[in-house]
Amino acid sequence: MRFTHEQFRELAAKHGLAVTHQRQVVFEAVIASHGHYSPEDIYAAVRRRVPSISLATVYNNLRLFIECGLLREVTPHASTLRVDGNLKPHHHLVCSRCKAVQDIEGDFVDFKRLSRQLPSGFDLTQPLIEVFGLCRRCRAKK
Amino acid sequence: MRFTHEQFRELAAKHGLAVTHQRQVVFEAVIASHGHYSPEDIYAAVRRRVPSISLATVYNNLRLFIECGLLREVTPHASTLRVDGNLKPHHHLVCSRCKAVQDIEGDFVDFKRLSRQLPSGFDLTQPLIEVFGLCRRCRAKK
DNA sequence: TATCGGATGAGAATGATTATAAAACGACGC
DNA sequence: GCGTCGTTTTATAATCATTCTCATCCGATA
Repeated sequence: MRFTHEQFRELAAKHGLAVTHQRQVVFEAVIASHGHYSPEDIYAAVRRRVPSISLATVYNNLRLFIECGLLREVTPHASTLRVDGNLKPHHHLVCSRCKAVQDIEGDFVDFKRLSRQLPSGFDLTQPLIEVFGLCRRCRAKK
Repeated sequence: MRFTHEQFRELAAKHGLAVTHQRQVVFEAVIASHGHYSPEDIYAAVRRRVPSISLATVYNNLRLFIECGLLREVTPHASTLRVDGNLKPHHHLVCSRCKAVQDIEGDFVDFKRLSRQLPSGFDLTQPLIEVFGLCRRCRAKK
């Protein structure tokens, strides 16, 4: 998935975001990077193209993108924000020890049964499911 | 689930932990509290019984308990550690916005299908699944 | 061109967590 | 009971991610 400037312009317009050079570069950095990166990682990548950019700008825009739904947040990481540019429906496989995240696909959740267990009012319109376990490396270590 | 001193002693012995007064109080505070509490919450509760206890001790012991498997970590919370004293198999329902966690039971995951998607070596012996959505309150706000 | 609102940059502030070092504790042998 | 040794706790400093503040900048519009 390669984002052209025009595509970002469209996306931003759709969500009512002003298009700035910094936003474009930040967004492209996230999309270009496959994986689940921290703001620091993205900051480092973006600095190569916009050396004067501030870390706060990266944070601001990531938060903005997440709010608007342009990006997803990868939540379970030990106390640090990660973002995910993969907007296709997928779930996450997380190593409880090293906190590495991999995407996982497949239709392994019975949403009918799940809905029956949900408390009233809970909204699962865009369910994201994170499955925890031990990755191969961490299992070997133990 | 009410933990007596003896039960904690046994548990600690089984995991090779020395039993100290502070540990006992911290552990009981977690078990007594239904919900998913932060170290600060637990610190506040424990101080009522051991006013001189230090926050670092709470952190140290929570970490220790998690490592030993006496407690589970509730990971997805926005950048702050939560612990879960419920050791029965269950999953978590997390509000993406306010980060509230509720326990959820039910057999809604097809582990056979899930295993087929797992990369080799990934260990799911104690799978914990977290399902994200919007809780009633946050949905109402939006 | 002058104005205005939002965006950015730099650095300070905050808040959670961890590290450190000294004091206290507790089990053990004497 | 008493000193010893390793462990635990306490208090506090340090660290790290993230957010805030505010002065400046930029782009759109009148």
